[in-house]
Amino acid sequence: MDSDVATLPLPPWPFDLAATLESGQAFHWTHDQGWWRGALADHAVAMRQTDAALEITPAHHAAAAWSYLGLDDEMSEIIATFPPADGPLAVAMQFCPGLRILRQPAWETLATFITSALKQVVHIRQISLNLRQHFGAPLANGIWAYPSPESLANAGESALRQLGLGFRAKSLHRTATLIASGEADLAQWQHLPDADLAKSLITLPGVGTKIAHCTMLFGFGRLGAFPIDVWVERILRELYFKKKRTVTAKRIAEFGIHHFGPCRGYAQQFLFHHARLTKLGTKR
DNA sequence: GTCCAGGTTCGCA
DNA sequence: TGCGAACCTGGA
Repeated sequence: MDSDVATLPLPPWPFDLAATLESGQAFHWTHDQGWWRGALADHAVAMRQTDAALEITPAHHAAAAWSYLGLDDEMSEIIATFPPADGPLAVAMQFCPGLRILRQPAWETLATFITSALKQVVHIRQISLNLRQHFGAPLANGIWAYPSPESLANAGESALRQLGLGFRAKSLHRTATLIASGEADLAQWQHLPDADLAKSLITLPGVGTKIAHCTMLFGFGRLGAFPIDVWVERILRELYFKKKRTVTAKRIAEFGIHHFGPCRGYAQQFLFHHARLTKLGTKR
């Protein structure tokens, strides 16, 4: 059935499809018989990586997949903006140099991260798949689109709670309603500079600094966004403030933003991924 | 049974 | 401004 396959040669910079899809940016991809299956917006696709190429089916979604996977990011230029002689960051990059920042649909990213508050990755994934299957449009091959704001607004808060969203149901429903009504307009917000985009996102229920920055980074392509969650705060504290126990979270946030430069979102992702997979910072 | 997880929000000093 | 507590739920 996978005869309609596009084969695209990969750029020279390392790329790791599996790590990129599993690095806590998106939560709906499933690995099945060598292929990663899921949805690019409203299209079911399957992708796999061979030695030097990326294979995508159906073939006519190849360009969309390329962009989704951040494969047009000039990694050498991005790395060049990082602070020189930063040991911890170099270690994190070496751990998984093939990571990319995904370019996902804004609404899907926003909604997914609203449901992520105080959840483990496995739960976020469960909720994402549940929402798709109950309120999203069925695509091909058992893949479902992420539900539209209208669909979640119509579903109602209690229906969302029944899917295990807990207190996040209220936030997700209220935000979906604001967007469905046009009161909040993500398409319009695309044009805002980073600072204003962050302010706008934070006005939405269930969206604070962290989720706003995740949405900007993974859903609006803003590489200057710098989400600080418990993992990133822990490792920044441990790696860059080892001698001072009493540094405040605010001070750490300011450090991160000033230290890592204009592509700090990528730095964050390297550090986060490394810390999570090596359990760095979890033991005291 | 207890504890905690990619946070946000509200109330009170 | 700054800090603490509450908030749902499922898995370890």
